[in-house]
Amino acid sequence: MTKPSTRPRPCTDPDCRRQHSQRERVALAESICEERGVQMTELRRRVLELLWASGEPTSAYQLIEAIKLRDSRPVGPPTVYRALHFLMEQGLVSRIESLNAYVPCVHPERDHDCLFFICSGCRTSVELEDPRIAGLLAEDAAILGFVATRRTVEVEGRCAQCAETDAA
Amino acid sequence: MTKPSTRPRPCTDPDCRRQHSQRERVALAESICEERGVQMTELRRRVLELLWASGEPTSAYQLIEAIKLRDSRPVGPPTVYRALHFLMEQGLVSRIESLNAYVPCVHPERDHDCLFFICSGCRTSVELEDPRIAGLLAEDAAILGFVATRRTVEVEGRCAQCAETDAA
DNA sequence: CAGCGCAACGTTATAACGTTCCATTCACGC
DNA sequence: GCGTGAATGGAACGTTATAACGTTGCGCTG
Repeated sequence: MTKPSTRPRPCTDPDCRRQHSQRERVALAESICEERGVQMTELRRRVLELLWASGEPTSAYQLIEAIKLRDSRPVGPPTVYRALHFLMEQGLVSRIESLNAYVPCVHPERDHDCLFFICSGCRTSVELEDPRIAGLLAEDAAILGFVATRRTVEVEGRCAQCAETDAA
Repeated sequence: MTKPSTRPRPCTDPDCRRQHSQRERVALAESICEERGVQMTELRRRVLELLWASGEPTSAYQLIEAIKLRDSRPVGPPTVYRALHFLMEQGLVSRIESLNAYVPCVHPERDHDCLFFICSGCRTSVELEDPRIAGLLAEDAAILGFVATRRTVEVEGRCAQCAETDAA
């Protein structure tokens, strides 16, 4: 049905964070927006690019600072927060509640519940999908008669590399 | 082994939030502190009492306000935050990351990973233990070589009662 | 092209949440 | 009493987020 497309295609590797360029990430996001009939504006793209470039959970105010420095144009908090809200609505960005910070989503094309492992050493975070956990949460919610709208699952600790460094 | 104790005993019912008075809750907390050789001071007890009295996740600044009103004594943010940190260390209180708010723990005597269901209608939160979820998180962490120190699992939505009201 | 509607963005102020730093008090063993 | 460490008090500050309101740009209609 769909014509052989030249636009970016989603990857299927569960641990593919390092396997795609930031350019590819942003291009995929743009094609998703186009498909949905929503606008990936200059500002929104800029914010998403900065999040991919950062490599770690980034606060709204760090983004404000980065835009001021790199684009020589000052933006206010509401401007950046609006862009973040849009990107979150579209599943392109997630908020890490325990850090008050934001990360780009690895698989925006999939409607997933993510799970974050956040390293207190190198400040990186790893996004994971585990449908079993989503299933158990749904089960527990059902027992309570609870209608879930949003799930937050975050694990803080030390990544393999930092844990090794600690031991040494 | 242990002598027949007169101090409060933990309850074993998983949904016992409404089955004990605030007084019993605080008395249990005190006995736990005594056992551990840490001090349940006046201020710390006051904060814990207020959290139990509130019935919903409560922000640090609401606690400051409540102490000012009810005890006619002004306390600064650092004072309340210190008490909250202490209570969290002792497992007597948990922080709800997605609300920047605090709740008293139902089963402080058990070293548990809790799971919160937070209703956006009546603002209440329900604490649950689900060892299966804790197990899966541990499993996923192990695969990543990740050493976990803290878990945050929060589900936002509508409780049974509010969902029913919505439907009507 | 004038006028309109609408989405996005800009600007200022302020609310809400949390910490640093330093001084003071209090409990407790000596 | 007296030193010592834990706990508290309080001012100032830092960080995160939103409210309120105005402006810009762009497509549509007449």
